[in-house]
Amino acid sequence: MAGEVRETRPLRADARRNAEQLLAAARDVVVERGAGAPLDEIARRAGVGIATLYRRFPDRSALLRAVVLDALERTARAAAAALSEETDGFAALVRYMHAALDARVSAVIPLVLDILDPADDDLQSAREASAGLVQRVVDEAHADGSLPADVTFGDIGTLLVRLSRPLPGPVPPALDEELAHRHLDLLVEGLRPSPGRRAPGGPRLERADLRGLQEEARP
Amino acid sequence: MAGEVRETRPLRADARRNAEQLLAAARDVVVERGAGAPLDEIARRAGVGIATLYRRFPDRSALLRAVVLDALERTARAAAAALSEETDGFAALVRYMHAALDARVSAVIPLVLDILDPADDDLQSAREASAGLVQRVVDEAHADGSLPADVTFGDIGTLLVRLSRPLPGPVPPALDEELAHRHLDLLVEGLRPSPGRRAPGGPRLERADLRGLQEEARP
DNA sequence: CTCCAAGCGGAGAACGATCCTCCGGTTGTC
DNA sequence: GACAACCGGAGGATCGTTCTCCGCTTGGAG
Repeated sequence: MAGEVRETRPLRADARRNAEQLLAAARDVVVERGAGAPLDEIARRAGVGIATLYRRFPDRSALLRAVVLDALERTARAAAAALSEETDGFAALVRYMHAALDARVSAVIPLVLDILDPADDDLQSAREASAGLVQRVVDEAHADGSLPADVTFGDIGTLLVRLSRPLPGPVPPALDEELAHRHLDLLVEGLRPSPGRRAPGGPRLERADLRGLQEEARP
Repeated sequence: MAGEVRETRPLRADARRNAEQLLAAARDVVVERGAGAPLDEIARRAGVGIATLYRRFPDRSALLRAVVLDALERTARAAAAALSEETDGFAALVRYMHAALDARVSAVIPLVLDILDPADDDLQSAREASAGLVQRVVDEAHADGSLPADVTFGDIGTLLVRLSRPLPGPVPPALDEELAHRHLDLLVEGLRPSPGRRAPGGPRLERADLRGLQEEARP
């Protein structure tokens, strides 16, 4: 599991289980309520006392850091699997996108990333590794001709954010998840090259542009 | 302007201007931070003292009610314009969707609707009028054959919610808006009927299903 | 131009939510 | 079976939000 606080003697079995549940609960609650979500609620959702949360993660940013590391690791794994197990570039992209959706990964990262220390080496390298693999998925689909050149890395990333965030309002989680995949299905048909396809307007953001936005936002 | 608090003597010019700015600010802030957003921030964003907000809207729900009425009115107008000024059903749908995006309308409604009094007649009829017009836009595109039958009213509505919400993280508002329209362009290509098109999986939600969700959520 | 009712802004007390520690009790592991 | 590791939850400290009160400003009628 990513983002362990210390690498001392292994945790007792129950403690390790609790830490995992905390991480999962933190991911869900942050996705639903933002980076400032009450820690009490995370603990409750994990089925654990608030003290256990503080024992494992000394403060909010330690917890969020662990959540992000875990998320980045999951995206990276999904991208690597898509690259190695699919032959068609477009199929790999679609597979990656569905997997990213399942991991609720794209929703949590932008919510949390600007709270964390940008100089943190572990974070930077996890980010680099993950983004690099996704870039390769996109590049191979471009090379293939199976993804139009006017659909960029930035589009894939930001579209995943839109699809990953839960819908506001009274939508039960199970339905929400089904709908997200359905909407991805619909969208994917629009990404496919086809004879009468109209090019999208607006900015074609590349990976560097996204990075640039983030650096700009830090004074 | 929709949702006026009272219909007494007309407000002084500056007061009216302030009320409009408050409504716009409330819409934006609620979209960004949810229905519980601090009222101070709304006042600040409107360039107005907090007392002015309370003077015009006695409490949070009065303000939110006005925001929702305004939003519903805008969607209705957009749908009516699309119906009357476009001949092709698909073109009308696309036009409606872009207009709805501009009005940030779909984002605000689900965030706020479950806080308001479901027995409020003005709300109910505005809701009915607005949803009815959008339903007609969808129906005509279906009748046309220009929108596949497996794309439902619920899809259009929930997709608009996804596209309308601002992206989390350091995305400047202007860029965010451009991106939303770009993503709608991409999506729309997937909604268009085409020879090799794959049908989407998942639940086909109709208008009644959405209504049903909301009623379920009220105990 | 004058005047005043209508409107305004912002300070700050009251309130509620969240944080985070402390300690008596429970449980995994050797 | 014993003990170290771990747990839960109560509650004081802290922080953010709400909403009122009052002295100042301003639009617009005459």
